[in-house]
Amino acid sequence: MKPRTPTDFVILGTLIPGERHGYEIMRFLESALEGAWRVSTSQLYVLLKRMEQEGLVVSRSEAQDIRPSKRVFHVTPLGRDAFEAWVNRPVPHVRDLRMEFICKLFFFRHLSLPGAMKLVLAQIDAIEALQERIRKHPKGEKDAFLNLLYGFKARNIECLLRWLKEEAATFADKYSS
Amino acid sequence: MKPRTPTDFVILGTLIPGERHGYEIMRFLESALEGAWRVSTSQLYVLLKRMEQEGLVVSRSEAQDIRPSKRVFHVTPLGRDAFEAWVNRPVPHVRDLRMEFICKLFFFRHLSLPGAMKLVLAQIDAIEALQERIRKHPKGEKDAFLNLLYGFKARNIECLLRWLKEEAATFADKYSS
DNA sequence: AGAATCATGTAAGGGGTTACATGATTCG
DNA sequence: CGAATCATGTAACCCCTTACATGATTCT
Repeated sequence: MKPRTPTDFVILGTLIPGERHGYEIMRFLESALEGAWRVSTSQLYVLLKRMEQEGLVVSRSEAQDIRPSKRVFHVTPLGRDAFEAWVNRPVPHVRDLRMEFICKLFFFRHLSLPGAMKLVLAQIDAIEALQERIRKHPKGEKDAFLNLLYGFKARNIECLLRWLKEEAATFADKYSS
Repeated sequence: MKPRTPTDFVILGTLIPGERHGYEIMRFLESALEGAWRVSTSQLYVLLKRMEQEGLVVSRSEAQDIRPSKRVFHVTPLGRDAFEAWVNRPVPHVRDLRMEFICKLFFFRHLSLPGAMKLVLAQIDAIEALQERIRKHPKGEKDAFLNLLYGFKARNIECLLRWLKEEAATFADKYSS
């Protein structure tokens, strides 16, 4: 299984509750995720086609009298497994907290999935491991630029950890079955 | 003038002190920016070629007896102008602080450019404008996910502003002519 | 009358990646 | 003897974006 982009999983997630056609997926992402995850319409159809070739989704054509006919997609067991593996896996990089991790939390709530708290805790562990690696860098370095860079990283990681422990954990606790 | 990627400007910046060939640029970026900005070797040569077509740099071939011959690049006035405009312009998005903005500060120090403090202040203004837009979002919203999302953004921006005002400003103050 | 909605796509191009090719030299 | 350094590139592929095409319907 080759590595997939988060967009694939976001699309899979919107199909978990039941079948939908492309246009519906688009509108759902625009309204529910409001800027948390953007997919252009053209890219959406490209991805759906590729995901069907890879067996993550299947589609059937549905004729309509007035409107153009739709292609309705639903998730296969393979697709469902891929989504579940993704949604329970913490993101590896700090930069992915901003969007991808928050999207995962969205789906925990949207789909009433269990284990949101487990994910948050695993994510905290992952980020704390990164924090350790930054701490290893000597602080009283002669290179002022590197000090600035590591200062940024250290502060940022601290801030994100606080968010994870306070707001994300609260969210996971409240809004997940 | 079409919008360029930061990588273009980073390459231009390394050429400001004097001419260099591709391999030298590569090693400089690896050592001095240490992970703050990555360019793969293949991409570097592609970019240099395109930048020459666009008139930002010029190259001449330099034969060597033993080693393969080098192409030595230097910046044109056009390229210098483009770099200076870039380095003095605050980044428009929060996500660009992480790498691009820090790279700018690097060049202020590396090239002993004036105006680092001015950039930091302009950047603070730009980020504070974004902060205002986030503050406009109603807080006691019914949608728990949006609250989480905006909570994240608000906290993150706060943390970044603190870094800008404390560490980045100090750096700009100390290490710029 | 013009804009937005519904609905699905193709085409072109931009920016990036990894893998590969070449070929001598010097270091461990 | 094998690995790293020096030095420049090409090829294939990936993901994404914008622009464009179609064509009826409903809202303003």
